[in-house]
Amino acid sequence: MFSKSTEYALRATIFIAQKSSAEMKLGIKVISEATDSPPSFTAKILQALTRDNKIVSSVRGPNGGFYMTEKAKKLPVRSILDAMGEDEVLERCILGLNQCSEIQPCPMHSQYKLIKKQLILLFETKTIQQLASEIKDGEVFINNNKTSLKLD
Amino acid sequence: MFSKSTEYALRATIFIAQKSSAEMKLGIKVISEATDSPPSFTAKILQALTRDNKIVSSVRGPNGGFYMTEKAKKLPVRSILDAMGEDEVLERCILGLNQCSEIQPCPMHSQYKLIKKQLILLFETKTIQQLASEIKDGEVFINNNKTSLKLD
DNA sequence: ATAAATAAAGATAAATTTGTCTTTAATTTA
DNA sequence: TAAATTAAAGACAAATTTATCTTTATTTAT
Repeated sequence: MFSKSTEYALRATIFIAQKSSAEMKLGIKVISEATDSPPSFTAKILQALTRDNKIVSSVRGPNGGFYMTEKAKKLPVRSILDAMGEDEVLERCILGLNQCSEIQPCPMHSQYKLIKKQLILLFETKTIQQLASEIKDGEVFINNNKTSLKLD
Repeated sequence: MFSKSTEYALRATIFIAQKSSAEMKLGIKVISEATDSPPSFTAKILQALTRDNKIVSSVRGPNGGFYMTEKAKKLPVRSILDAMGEDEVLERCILGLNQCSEIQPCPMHSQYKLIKKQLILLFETKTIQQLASEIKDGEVFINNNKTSLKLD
C-alpha cells in the first residue's frame, strides 16, 4: 500500500505522539527501536516530518530530540501522508490509470470507489492522537515484538 | 497500492480477456498500446502470466500471440496478483508490521480490517471476465486516452 | 527446406527506493 | 568558553524496480 518510508513515518509519528511532549523529547535511537525501523533512515524521514514543524518538532543538543505539540497530535493521520508526499496514493486509480475518473472510469472503478472512499475517510477523520491513545489503552503495538519504551 | 508491474498485469489481462480467444490472438504491440504500457516490459510481465498457462496462454510464430481460454477468463482477479507474486499486498498490515494480527494489532488494525476485508472480497469474487465485460458494455477504459483496439 | 513472424529467455541498463555514514550546526551544561 | 550531546544536511552505497535490447526457440506459410 504505502512505501517503506511512509510506513516508518506513520509508526514513528504515532509513537512520538504517544510518548512525547515538549517536556519529554525522544531521541532517534529510542524512536527507531520502538518502531522497528532502521535508525539512520528514520532520521531522514523525521527530517521531512519536522520540516516547518508541521507534524513533528525537534530541538538539537543535550536533552534535545523529537516531540509533538498537542496541536500537532490533533492532526488527521492523512497529514503524515501529505508530509511524505504520498497522499495521492489514497486517490489513485487501482489499475494505475492517470485519467481514471467518474467520467472515464477503469473497469474496477465502480467497485473500488466505495473502498477508496472509506480509506480516505479513515485517514482524514482519525487523528494521530486517537491512534496513539490506542497503544496506551490496550494491547496494541507499534512494532513486531511487543516491546514498549522503557522510561527510566 | 500495487507495483507498476502488477498494474500493467491487471490492465493487460483484462484487455486480453476482452479482446482475445483461441482463434483471435493478440500481439505484444497491440496489448501494450491498448493498455498504455511499455512494450518490452509488458512482454516480460506476460511471460509471468503465461507461465504454466495459468492466466494467459500464448503461441509463437506467425498468427501467434496471447489469448485467454474461457476457463481462464473465469478466474478471480486475485489470481493475477498471485501470478505476480503480489497477493500478500491485500493482506498486509497498513503500517507494515509483520506481526500485526487480531491478537497483536497495530493502532490502525481495528479500523482498517473492514476495508481490507472488502478489498479481498472484491479481488476474490470479481472474475477477470466480469471486469472485461464492462469495457464492452459501456464507457469504461483500460488506458488514458479513450482509445480502443481497431480490428481490421 | 527456407523465410518470416512471433513469443521466450536472458543480459544489461536506468531509475527509484532504501539504507548508511560523515560532517556540520545548534544547544546545553560544566 | 569548552566539551558533550543531539538533530540536520548531504554524500554515498546497496537493493529493488522498471525498462530496454539482443539472441534464441517455436510456429506457420511459402
